[in-house]
Amino acid sequence: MLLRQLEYIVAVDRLRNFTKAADECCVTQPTLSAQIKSLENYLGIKIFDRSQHPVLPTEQGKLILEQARGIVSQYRDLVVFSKKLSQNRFLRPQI
Amino acid sequence: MLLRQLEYIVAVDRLRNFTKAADECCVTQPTLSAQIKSLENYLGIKIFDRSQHPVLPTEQGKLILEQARGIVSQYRDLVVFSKKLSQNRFLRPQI
DNA sequence: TAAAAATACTCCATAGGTATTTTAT
DNA sequence: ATAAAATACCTATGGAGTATTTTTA
Repeated sequence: MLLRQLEYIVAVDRLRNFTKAADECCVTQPTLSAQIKSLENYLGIKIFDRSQHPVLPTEQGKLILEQARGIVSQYRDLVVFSKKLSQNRFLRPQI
Repeated sequence: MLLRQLEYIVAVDRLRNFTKAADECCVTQPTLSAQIKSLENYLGIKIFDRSQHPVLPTEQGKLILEQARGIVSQYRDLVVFSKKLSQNRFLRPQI
């Protein structure tokens, strides 16, 4: 499982549209579709119902999405935090 | 950045040894070394001080590790949760 | 001098892309 | 008729491996 896949489902959940979510994530629609399918297979859970537009999360998908949002959010915090950290000369490693 | 890389640094932090951490993560030592190096480059932060054995996290590394443990823990929860979910027939998608 | 990490490659699995078809509105 | 998702196929990046060479204790 990849962090990117979690970002993809979080984006689709917010935008209710694979194509727009793909744009926002800077990948193509087939790539995002394939990755979400791969994640669904890995977890053994259908996250989105594509049988109507706009796409909607399944009941199981909603539960997965809650946790995915938490992980994605913590991951983004870590990236932002490390950027600040790497620019803070007072915490630079003492060589 | 990959979830696996976060698992690698969490394992090294606990075992204080790249080789043992690699074993625990079911990869070779060079693979684990390369991935941790790749993560350090991506974040712009030296996470471990290898200049003495056992290896120790740097001050910056300690801060990264706190957050990494949180993400890895949430990720594992998600995997366990989804396994249960996919076996619970009462929450199976209604087709 | 023995254990541990780094380096130098090689390989291949898969994330991602393009083109196209199928499915919903 | 049109927007949106799926499918088929291809490419290439980088995760992982083996062999070997530095390092550190």
